[in-house]
Amino acid sequence: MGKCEQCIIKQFNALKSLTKDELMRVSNCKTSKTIKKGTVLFEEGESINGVYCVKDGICKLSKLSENGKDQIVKMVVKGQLIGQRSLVTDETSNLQATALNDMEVCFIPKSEIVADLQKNPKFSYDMLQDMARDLKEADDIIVNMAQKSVRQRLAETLIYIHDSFGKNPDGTLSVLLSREDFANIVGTATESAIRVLSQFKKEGMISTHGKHIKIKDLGALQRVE
Amino acid sequence: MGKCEQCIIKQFNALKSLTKDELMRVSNCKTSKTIKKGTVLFEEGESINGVYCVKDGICKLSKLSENGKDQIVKMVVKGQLIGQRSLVTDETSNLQATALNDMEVCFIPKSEIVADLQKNPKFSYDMLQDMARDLKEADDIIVNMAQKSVRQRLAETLIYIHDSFGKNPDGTLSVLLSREDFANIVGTATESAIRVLSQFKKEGMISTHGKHIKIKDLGALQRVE
DNA sequence: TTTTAAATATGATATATGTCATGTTTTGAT
DNA sequence: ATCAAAACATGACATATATCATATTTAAAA
Repeated sequence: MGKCEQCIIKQFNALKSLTKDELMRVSNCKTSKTIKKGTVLFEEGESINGVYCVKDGICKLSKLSENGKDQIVKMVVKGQLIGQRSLVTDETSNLQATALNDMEVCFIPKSEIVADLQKNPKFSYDMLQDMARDLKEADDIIVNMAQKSVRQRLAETLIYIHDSFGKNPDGTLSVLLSREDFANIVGTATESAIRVLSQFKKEGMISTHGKHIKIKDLGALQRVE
Repeated sequence: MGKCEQCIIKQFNALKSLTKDELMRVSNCKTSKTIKKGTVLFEEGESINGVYCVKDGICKLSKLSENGKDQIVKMVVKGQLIGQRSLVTDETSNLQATALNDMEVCFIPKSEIVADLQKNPKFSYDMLQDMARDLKEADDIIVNMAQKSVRQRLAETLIYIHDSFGKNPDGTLSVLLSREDFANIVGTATESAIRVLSQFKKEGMISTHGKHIKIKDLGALQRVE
């Protein structure tokens, strides 16, 4: 099992600010897991009691709404942490985490790391910065949900995935999402998401082969009103 | 000018975790302001470079969307801080703050307080907890925006204001909002907000005299589907 | 108080999106 | 390779909400 001290993934998150000693301790208590695509890491209402550090793969954080739909609130990729909130509250998770492809994660128990938040100000400052960024993104999503059309939101989602998660050698988006996932990000009916994607295809902005989507005219997508 | 050491407002936010020495220093550099209803504290894109501690009154945090509408993302009341994000990023504000009634606030410059985040772990831990709560609330709003009807969202907004900000002796909600404000919280057209409120009135769930709204049947509002 | 502008209210209509039905394609398991 | 189930696609229609128009009421200013 790898050692946190030597793991390069931590560069991308707040764990980089732990001291060597702290990292060694964390390393001894962490557990590594391989998680298969589609597996639920944790559910809404579950006590997480720790953070996951994503070494590889992508997962979605979603929340079930009363009408039975699963709203995707955030996507988390390699390098990021999941469950920071559980470190500073005793509440259960308000979100469900589901692997979108095969993942490698390390789980660090709250009991081992929460003391470091109290002692290592650099670490907690980094954590604060991460949360501040999440908060800003959440604000943007609220505004988009409230003020933009499904067509606009879907165009922006495609651009977001393109810019944030990259593409395969053949030019297709590297994150494979079902049409239902797209609908659950955008907050619309699955049929509507399908229709809009078909429309984008018809208009030449994207091409599709099954779940594989290639952006053919980024500029046009950005101009979608 | 009051002294932070003796101010009871700080009980309600992270400033309570500053030491006496830190508070005295803050007290010396803070500025108190009276802000009239309708005044903009700061605009989107402005560098805030500090936090506001709300001693009295209420303000809205909103973000202008491209279609010209102002989406209200959060309301801040007595006891809460505004602008925490500015302490941990060098970015300008992503939100505009506008007083909803006459306010008393104290402004603490970033330069004076950011060092305390680095030195006082209890303070930064409190800050983290506040942001974690904000983040959870933002997630909930996203889900509501995406999955619930205007009618439901407006009912929930009324309940939220009732529960969080209280009511006057005569039973009316103590926060006075225009119909446009309601629309901007819910993310709908002003006419739609007016229509739904009229409907609630017709159904006996609320009564109105101008901007003054009284909740007459909380249970019914909670049951709105 | 009188006057004027802003806010509220409501109808008529347009439009976006949801829902239901049905067929087709893709995917995964045997 | 075959089959069943899931995912995708599309039409028809229902519904929620936006938009535009126009009164009416309320609040602010002179």
